[in-house]
Amino acid sequence: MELRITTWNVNSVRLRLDGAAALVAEHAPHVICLQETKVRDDAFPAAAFDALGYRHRVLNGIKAYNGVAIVSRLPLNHPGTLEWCGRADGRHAFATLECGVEINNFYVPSGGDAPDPETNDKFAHKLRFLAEMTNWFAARKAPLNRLVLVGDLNVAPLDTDVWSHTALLKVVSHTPVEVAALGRLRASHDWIDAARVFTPPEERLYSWWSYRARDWEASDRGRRLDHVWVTPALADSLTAAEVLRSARGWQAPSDHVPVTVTLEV
DNA sequence: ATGGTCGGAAGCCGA
Repeated sequence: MELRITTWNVNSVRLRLDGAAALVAEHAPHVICLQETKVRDDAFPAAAFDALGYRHRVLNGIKAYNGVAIVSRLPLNHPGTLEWCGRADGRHAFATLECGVEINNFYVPSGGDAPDPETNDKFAHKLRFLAEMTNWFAARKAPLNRLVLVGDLNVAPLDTDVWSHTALLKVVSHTPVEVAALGRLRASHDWIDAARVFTPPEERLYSWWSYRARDWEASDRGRRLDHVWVTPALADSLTAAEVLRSARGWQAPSDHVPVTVTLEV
């Protein structure tokens, strides 16, 4: 069967219900992984997702900040959430589909402004978070694992993942220390960067554009912060990966757009 | 070099 999984940082799920319907019309995902839902689980807009056909859910929301959710048309087995860096701050949810594919949805800390872990606690937290993820996946590594890791990883690793490599070398999201940390995470389970299988690394590819731009499309100062990764056991199953760039131009857009990976499982 | 805009909360903080 075909399996489509979308990751989307919504920046408030309650404000993106029209966008969610548009996403379903465009990509028809079986599973949607949301970040920055910014809502407690008891206030999650469950009815709206029921109406769209996503009746299975794993919620890990907190008031006002962060928050992740997995909503699915397919049953979600062994659902759960984990705390990272000792904080219950709504950054991870996981579940396994009946086909055996395990989905992990992450919202990695943004990291604040100064790319210096000595002076900026948020940046130190980001690096610790990526290191914890790395150790966790390395400890679970097995050749037959069919895992999917998606989310807002808040790092744009390639030169072509940002509008200007040189301009962003000292900007949090593209600094060498973060890119190296993300590289270690990728090596932790030999993860395959699905979007870069279908869009060559020479080609620019973004999933986020700042709200502060006068004209996001004209300036096109984007970054690829949102990722879909699969383990080697799923390499032969990959059939597509697509960034829904047009979503940035929707009414009341998130600053991130959905990214969808398609697998034949 | 700077400030630009969102969202959620509550009279700023995080992105």
